[in-house]
Amino acid sequence: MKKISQKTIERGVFYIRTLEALLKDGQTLISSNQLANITGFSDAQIRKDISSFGKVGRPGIGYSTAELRNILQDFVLKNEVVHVALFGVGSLGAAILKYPGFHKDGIKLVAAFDKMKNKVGATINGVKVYDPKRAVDVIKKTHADIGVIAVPKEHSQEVADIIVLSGLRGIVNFSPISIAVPKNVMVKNIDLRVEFFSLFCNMQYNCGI
Amino acid sequence: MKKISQKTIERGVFYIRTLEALLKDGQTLISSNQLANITGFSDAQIRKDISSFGKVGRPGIGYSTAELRNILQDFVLKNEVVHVALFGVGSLGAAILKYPGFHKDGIKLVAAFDKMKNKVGATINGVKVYDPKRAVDVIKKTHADIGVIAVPKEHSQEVADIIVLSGLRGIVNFSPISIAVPKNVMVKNIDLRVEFFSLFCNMQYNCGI
DNA sequence: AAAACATTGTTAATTATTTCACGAATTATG
DNA sequence: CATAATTCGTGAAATAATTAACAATGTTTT
Ligand SMILES: NC(=O)c1ccc[n+]([C@@H]2O[C@H](COP(=O)([O-])OP(=O)(O)OC[C@H]3O[C@@H](n4cnc5c(N)ncnc54)[C@H](O)[C@@H]3O)[C@@H](O)[C@H]2O)c1
Ligand SMILES: NC(=O)c1ccc[n+]([C@@H]2O[C@H](COP(=O)([O-])OP(=O)(O)OC[C@H]3O[C@@H](n4cnc5c(N)ncnc54)[C@H](O)[C@@H]3O)[C@@H](O)[C@H]2O)c1
Repeated sequence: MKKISQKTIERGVFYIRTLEALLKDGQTLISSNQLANITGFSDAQIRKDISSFGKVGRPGIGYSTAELRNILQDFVLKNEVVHVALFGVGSLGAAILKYPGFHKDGIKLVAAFDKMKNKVGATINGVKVYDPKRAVDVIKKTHADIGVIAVPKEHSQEVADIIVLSGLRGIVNFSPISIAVPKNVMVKNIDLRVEFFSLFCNMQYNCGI
Repeated sequence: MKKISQKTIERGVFYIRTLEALLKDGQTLISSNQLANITGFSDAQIRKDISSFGKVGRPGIGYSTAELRNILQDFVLKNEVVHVALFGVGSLGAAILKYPGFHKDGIKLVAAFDKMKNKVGATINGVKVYDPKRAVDVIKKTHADIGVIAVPKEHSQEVADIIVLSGLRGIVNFSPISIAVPKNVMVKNIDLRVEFFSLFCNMQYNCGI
């Protein structure tokens, strides 16, 4: 079987959310061209991406919205649910905990950790907040897959170390600092400052000159 | 002058934050190799990126941390501050408003908007919350550069339309739905579900098989 | 001051990604 | 039924991005 690139996978997940919106509207068929108009990717790109998952569409017709969604979802999730452990129940962490959108589809927050004594023991939206000292244990017991870092940057590396020690192989890092991890651990950095700056710069640079 | 790619710009912003951390630690020199170890990009990549901004380093020595930071920062920001207007003061929006990290460096939240009457009129962290009906006016008056969408997805398109109408050319969209905008408007989508799923999938797929 | 070492900037080679273009499949229409 | 109109899947062509390699330059050591 062909190797499926990281980029194809990322776009694939993006297609899933679009297909779900279409399904909700009752649209049973979708062409690569329509999907292109909605998502902003090119139709050729979309066809090529989809083709790496098999022959899903019908020439002259398009793709069955539901079938395509299922095939992509199956590949990405294999009928599983992604279990997430959150570090740092501050304003960002609390927003993530409170967000009801995850629960519906494939993402389950299984545990939260915070250093502050007055936060430990609380249950937010069904998720218990633990002392980070118990993290290794709790993460193993709750079968977490991914760790989220939402602590102040001074503590990010220490949290990253705990996450790695617990055996997790994926981290989403919201703190504005690079963390060092073994190279079999994947890290996704989400840094709003980086997003704002690079967007601003690209706006000026690409449109202006 | 050479065209600088979007990717180079994105990495450039990433380098800036690393250089700032190094400066704080009193490190006055940095080599592409060290920067590579910290950021995870290759040293060749880093040298190539930096070279598009001019001859900054000294062979045999490395880069002056401060000088490199300044050159990158100048290019990205041109001594300006990015002015941001936020739509939706819910849990995510409030986290962004309360975050003190932006104010320090180059990002200024200039206005917030929320539909709920009881939120309008409040001032959070020095930023006033307005009725979205006044958005076009307020955005012009406050010289916003970028709009942030942090409203429920059902309202995202209507907010996007307001942002475009106000003359902004950059949008950061946190809602899990694609928005339609004229093609001279740049959109950055930040969708946590996409991040979690694609990370999960890449973890399994790249390490497993 | 020569030899050994470190590190940049840059060109060339390599690899990855996107776009193009068209045959094949399918439906609709006159 | 033949012709027009869609639309997929895909190999080939074109672009873009990354990595490798190394000459040039500067430092340190002996
Ligand atoms: N809020 C935002 O909009 C925003 C934007 C960009 C980046 N960030 C980054 O996200 C991170 C969190 O931001 P925030 O605004 O939620 O901060 P916050 O200060 O509101 O919350 C941080 C929480 O982490 C907890 N914590 C500290 N050390 C810990 C440890 N070792 N283990 C577990 N918990 C620990 C603290 O007790 C606190 O509750 C920061 O790194 C920040 O720079 C936030
Ligand atoms: N909280 C999270 O962790 C998280 C994670 C992923 C995605 N998101 C997305 O981010 C967005 C915001 O999430 P949230 O958790 O803050 O939601 P929220 O419900 O807490 O807040 C949404 C806010 O938007 C306001 N609003 C609604 N329509 C508006 C309009 N037309 N103009 C201005 N304001 C309007 C509401 O009054 C409310 O205050 C949603 O689209 C959500 O799907 C949130």
